Amino acid sequence: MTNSIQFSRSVRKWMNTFVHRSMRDSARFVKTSEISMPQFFMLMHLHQREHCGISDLSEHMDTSTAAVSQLVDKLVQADLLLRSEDPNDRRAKKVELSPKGKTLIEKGIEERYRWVNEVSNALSDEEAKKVAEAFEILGSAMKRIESGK
Amino acid sequence: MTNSIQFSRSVRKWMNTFVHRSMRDSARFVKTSEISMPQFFMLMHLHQREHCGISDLSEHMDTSTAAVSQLVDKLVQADLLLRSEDPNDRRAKKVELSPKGKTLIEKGIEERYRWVNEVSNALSDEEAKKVAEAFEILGSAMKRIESGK
DNA sequence: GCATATAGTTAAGCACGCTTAACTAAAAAG
DNA sequence: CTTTTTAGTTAAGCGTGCTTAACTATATGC
Repeated sequence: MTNSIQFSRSVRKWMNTFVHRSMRDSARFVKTSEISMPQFFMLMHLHQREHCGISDLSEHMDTSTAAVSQLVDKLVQADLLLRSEDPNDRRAKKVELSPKGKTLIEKGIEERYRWVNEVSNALSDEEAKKVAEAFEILGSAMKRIESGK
Repeated sequence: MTNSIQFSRSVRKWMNTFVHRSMRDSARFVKTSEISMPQFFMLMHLHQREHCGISDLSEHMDTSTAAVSQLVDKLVQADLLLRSEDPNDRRAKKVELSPKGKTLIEKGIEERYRWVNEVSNALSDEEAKKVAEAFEILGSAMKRIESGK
């Protein structure tokens, strides 16, 4: 609590540039691939969530279910998504990445991390260890928050 | 070098969720503001760069100068950008954030960090210190790379 | 079992950003 | 001084995603 100001300063500055870079890299990736920004956004979400219903996606993307339905349609036609019926509720659909979609999105992530690797290579062994530890801490803190909700 | 695998694992996992979240938060912010995603992208860039020419923006955004010119036009009309003549080269324009644009974008950044603050609050003092140190390390590594180019 | 709610689809219409192409104006090159 | 290059603007046309509204089909409540 008391050290949160000092904490913020160093964390924020780094994150600003990180987000800035990753936004730019994402935009570049989207342009070289045959997908649009909203499509990329959807694929990214499904890469994290494994599978989703249309309404879940609609909520996450903050658009109507109609819009999502149409977008999913295109991505299914492009063989980047799979859309199947939910056996428990036949109204609902289960949307997930196709193998092709998965490799595409992982390639995108890989590209985004080229820069992270550069930074990583600029670290001494000792520094890298400290950084790795910090991210472990952040990871478990994140879990605590999520489970606490 | 040898620890780069272990390094990657912890760093990447956290960054995936971080990027994922910041993408979602950015999208939300864009929707509540009266701007579009490309406009946000442009404003964000100018928040980092202070000022730019049209061609600079074109290169960064990977679009034609015509597109940039049109986009800038809208943002100037919305009073989010200022466009003035470069005194050294009267063909060129100097584009920068207006006060209104600056406060808007800073509000957006602030919102994105609400989650970071949550995580930060979930850390013990000792943990926070380690994390802050790690980001200092990353920050200086980043500088080394940039200056080395 | 009938009414209502929920999940998703389809179609029409609109706004937006992007591209190409033609253009103006200033700087650089010869 | 003339030619060419560079910086940016403008306009037409296109594709895309989004919204609203009407619709189908399954599930739930009384």
